[in-house]
Amino acid sequence: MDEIPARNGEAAPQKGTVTQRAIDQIKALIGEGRLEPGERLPTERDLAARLGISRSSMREAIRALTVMGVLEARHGSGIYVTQLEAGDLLETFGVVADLSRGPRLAELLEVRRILESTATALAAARITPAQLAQVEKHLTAMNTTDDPEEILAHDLAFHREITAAAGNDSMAAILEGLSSRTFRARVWRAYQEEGAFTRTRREHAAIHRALVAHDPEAARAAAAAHVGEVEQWLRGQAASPPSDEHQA
Amino acid sequence: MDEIPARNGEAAPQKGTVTQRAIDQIKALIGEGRLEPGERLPTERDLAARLGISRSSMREAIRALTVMGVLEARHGSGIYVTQLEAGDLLETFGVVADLSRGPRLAELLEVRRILESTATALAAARITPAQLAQVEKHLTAMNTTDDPEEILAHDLAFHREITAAAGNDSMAAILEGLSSRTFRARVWRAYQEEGAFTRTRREHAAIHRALVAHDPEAARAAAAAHVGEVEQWLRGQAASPPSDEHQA
DNA sequence: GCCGCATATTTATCAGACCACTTCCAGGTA
DNA sequence: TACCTGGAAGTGGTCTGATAAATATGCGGC
Repeated sequence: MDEIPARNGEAAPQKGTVTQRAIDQIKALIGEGRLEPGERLPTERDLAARLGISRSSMREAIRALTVMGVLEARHGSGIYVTQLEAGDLLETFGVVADLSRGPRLAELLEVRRILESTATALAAARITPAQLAQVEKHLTAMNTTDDPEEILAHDLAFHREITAAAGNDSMAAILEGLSSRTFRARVWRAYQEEGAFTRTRREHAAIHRALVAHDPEAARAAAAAHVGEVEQWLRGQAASPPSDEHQA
Repeated sequence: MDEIPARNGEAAPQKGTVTQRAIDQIKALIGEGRLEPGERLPTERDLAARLGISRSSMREAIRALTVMGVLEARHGSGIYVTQLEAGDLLETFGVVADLSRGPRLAELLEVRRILESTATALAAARITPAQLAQVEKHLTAMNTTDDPEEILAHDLAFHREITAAAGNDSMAAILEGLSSRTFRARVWRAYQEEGAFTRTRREHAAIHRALVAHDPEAARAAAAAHVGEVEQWLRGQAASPPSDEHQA
């Protein structure tokens, strides 16, 4: 990394909080390519001194960029720029899903339906035998157990394998966030009580069949129908009053 | 908000950093509905005392949740839970787009193509005369000026109006984030490639025509082609070496 | 009833200290 | 020579206390 111009004295621009400015400056350094993925930053103390702010403020800036998945702090070692991979950066997407309620849940599910149907279609065209084997593994595992936790885990893995086969890591990361564990668990809990279990199994089978046949359009339709089922159910739930702490 | 159990003495769980724990706990409070949107939190000092950590650590946690769009700190007033609207929470999506390079940029553009084509199709079915008038306003404004900055602004607004008309705020927020960097790339393209302006104009006209006709499928095709143009150009750029600081 | 000002509250920032963990190298050992 | 071991230096993690800046509140005066 090049040297950061140490702001010796001179009139301060003074817009926004100093922490926000620090966040923007570090972000800019990465955006301009002056900080490469994996590269180590100067120490907190150095950075604070160079930007003319206290270490506390600099730490807040670093923490902010850390939760965004841009930086990674290793205790005793230093602060590093992450590989800036889709998974790191879009991790906060899961937080959004977790905190969303009511109508927004339905909106996010609609986004998921659109993306997942396309991803499944792409997967149908590109999936390799090895990947298909993985998909089948989770499919059978899902159908041979009664433990809800295990079913949920294999359900997630089933869709994850498929989206991974689509070849778009960013899309996979977004879908991962939209299918976060708590998100699904919330929806699932009540949903499967209505005997939708066998229907889900049938839908999964349809998706699998389309993948085996390498039929993108069939895959798209099957995936859209699968997510659409939950979506419609959720929209219906939103109208009726909630039963527990996770209201609609 | 209810009282937070003050952890008097007792063995500390001690997993992860105290700041991360604080972040999770506040997030959980909101997730469980014990903190409502718009509600004011206790003071930094109170929160720190209740969770048994220092004010510095608590401030880092608050800052992290602030940049995520979950909390909002007002100097001299207090800390409040945001309305948790899609725009607030998905703002970081723009950061992702800004920091993405090379192949990932193409991936994100593919996501945008999928979502925007669907959003435009939805808009074609639902758009109101008033909304359509707004779209037309930006369309004509875009075609009657030569200032690149102004063109860019109206171009953004053009698409924003359309995605808003689709009726899915979450999708609109995601597309908003996926657009900033993208549009800059297109401006760059306009600088280099001759005839890109007229082609863009023709594509916009096609989208507008589909909206007026309330023809979802035509709208979908036009939007997909529009974004696809940029997408293809970008994939081509990725192959050849970059020329300036905004490399592919 | 309404306005203006002093005061209290609260966030923003700074400074300095100590602890926990990692890294690295000098010195000893086999 | 090769290995390992121990400690010192470096660095992030946390805490404490203090000051500045912005906001909220309540009181007195009109």
